[in-house]
Amino acid sequence: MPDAQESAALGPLEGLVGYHLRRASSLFGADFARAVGGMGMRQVLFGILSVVSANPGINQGEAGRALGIKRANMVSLITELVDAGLIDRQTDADDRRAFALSITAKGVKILADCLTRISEHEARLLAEFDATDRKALIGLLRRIEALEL
Amino acid sequence: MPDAQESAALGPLEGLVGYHLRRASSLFGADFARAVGGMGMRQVLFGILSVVSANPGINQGEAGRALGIKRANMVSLITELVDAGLIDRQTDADDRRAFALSITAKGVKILADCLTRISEHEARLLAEFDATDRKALIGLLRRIEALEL
DNA sequence: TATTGTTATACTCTATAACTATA
DNA sequence: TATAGTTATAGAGTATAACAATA
Repeated sequence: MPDAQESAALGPLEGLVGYHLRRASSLFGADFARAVGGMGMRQVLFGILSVVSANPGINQGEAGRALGIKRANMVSLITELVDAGLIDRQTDADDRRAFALSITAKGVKILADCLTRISEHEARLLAEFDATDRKALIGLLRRIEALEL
Repeated sequence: MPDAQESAALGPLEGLVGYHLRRASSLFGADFARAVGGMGMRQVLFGILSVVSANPGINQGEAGRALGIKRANMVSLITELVDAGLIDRQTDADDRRAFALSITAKGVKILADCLTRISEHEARLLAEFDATDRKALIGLLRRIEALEL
């Protein structure tokens, strides 16, 4: 049997929540990539697609704010999604500075497809986490997200 | 009174653990930067310093493996720490391919200083999380880290 | 033949500052 | 004067492939 190699001690790092969040997030990120492998989808893009889907007509700034993405960085991300035919970008009639974003039919399909894959992967990763564990996890993370620096 | 602006709905994203981990991790990352502001310390470097501190004589590969950092990326990171005088890099007498890393006196001081600041910041962030919450949080994250893709 | 460290390289995410056009 | 979007740019983290030295 291949012995389960002991990893080196982490030192003071072991007690820091920030470190564990980083590692756990990174693991889920790798799993995301595996789940949607070869589809050209990334976490950020999926996030934007999801927000646009839930808020038809939203503009770049609002979408970015909901996701913690800076305006300047939204530009090329939105362009990627538009070029891929997943979202539609039209000048907002009520405010000609802004764009009204909406998800396309293709976007809906891709979003659903990715969501299925990612959900399956998360289900597999969290197979040994019962309903209580999952609720606790999401609950704790939401409380962290709501914090102000 | 400044009204608490409602953020846009997240859509399907809301139910994904990976998304919440990403946001929570990012928030702690920003807090880390604030905690050690101006010291030139970063999460990755702090991690390496911590592991080297806990494992005197460890080599780059082992340290990287404990932290999920690729060998190729360890090179410049270790060089940064050596150049900053925080760790010492000497050819390992038992294996002349490898370097034996150890923390310097200055490294010990910086590590302790940073740890104090970061701990204070984490304590402030988690002020409304009681002992049970914290144990649950760290416990859940450790279980995630232990998962295999 | 496997492993340690190295170099080169590329991609992604994020951050800031300065600009335009509209409000 | 403030806001939406844009451009340019830079820093940081991470990924792969190919290589030399040593085991």
